[in-house]
Amino acid sequence: MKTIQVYRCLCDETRLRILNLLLEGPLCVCHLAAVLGLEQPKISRHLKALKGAGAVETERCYNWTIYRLAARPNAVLETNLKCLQDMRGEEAVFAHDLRQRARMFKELMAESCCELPARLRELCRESSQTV
Amino acid sequence: MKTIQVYRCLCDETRLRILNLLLEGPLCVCHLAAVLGLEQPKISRHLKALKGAGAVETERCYNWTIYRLAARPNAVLETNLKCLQDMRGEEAVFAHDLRQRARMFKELMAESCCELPARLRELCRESSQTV
DNA sequence: GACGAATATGCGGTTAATCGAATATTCGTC
DNA sequence: GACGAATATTCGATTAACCGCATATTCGTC
Repeated sequence: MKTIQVYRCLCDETRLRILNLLLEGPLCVCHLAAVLGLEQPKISRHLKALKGAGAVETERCYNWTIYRLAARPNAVLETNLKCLQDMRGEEAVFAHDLRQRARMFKELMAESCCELPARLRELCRESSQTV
Repeated sequence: MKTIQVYRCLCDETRLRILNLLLEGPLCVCHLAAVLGLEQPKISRHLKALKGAGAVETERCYNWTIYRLAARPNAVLETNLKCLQDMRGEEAVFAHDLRQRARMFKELMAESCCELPARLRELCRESSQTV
């Protein structure tokens, strides 16, 4: 049952925190790890689980892998992403992560050393239309 | 995080099947077990998990324990119960269980040997108003 | 093709979930 | 208070999830 796989994804705090961040826009692994304050291998493994359940999609950008929410999530997933968005206020972790993200994103955008910021900016523009 | 506990509940097929049945109305343990074709201790254990997550409530009726959906489920749970209802058509198990339930319920109602049928009928009438 | 940054995977250990089978509890009846 | 029906719990075993740590892979640069 595909649905169960989705629920299995959602019953881990780290994965919920990742989804919470991706609701704001795409991010690559290293920035997810930095924002969440967790080890990179841990993030990678959770991202793999999320991808396996069809929750996220990836795109290579040089040696970064950019993760974003799936463009066509199944019904259950879509519903729960909306739930997550509504729930942000009630959970301090989510709010905290979003603040961290905002700060880190600002820094990243200020750097013009590589092409990642440009691509992320593009993706953000796209996703803010669909979400 | 309370939400995670809810998701943990939802990522087991047996529990989803139980919730699917309870969406139609309250049932006691032995009938749940019979309809699902599973052992009674297994059902009891899953019901305990559901109760722990605030998904179901109980009521004693002689030596039966009647289980029903929680009157005030939290937001995430409520949303996913609606999802479950929408999803019934797509999952053969759910449809099959509902047919089994209908048949068994009809038989049970025909019996006038005990007070269980009467109470169940009452509860069904109530719940069909709220749901 | 060697190097470094970013990402992914393998491995061993620990904890949590689930199960079947047996047993305990609860409650009404006699 | 003994009995039986319905339900709940305990036990040991198996499986799955998660983690930290180390290592492998990928890809662009020099």
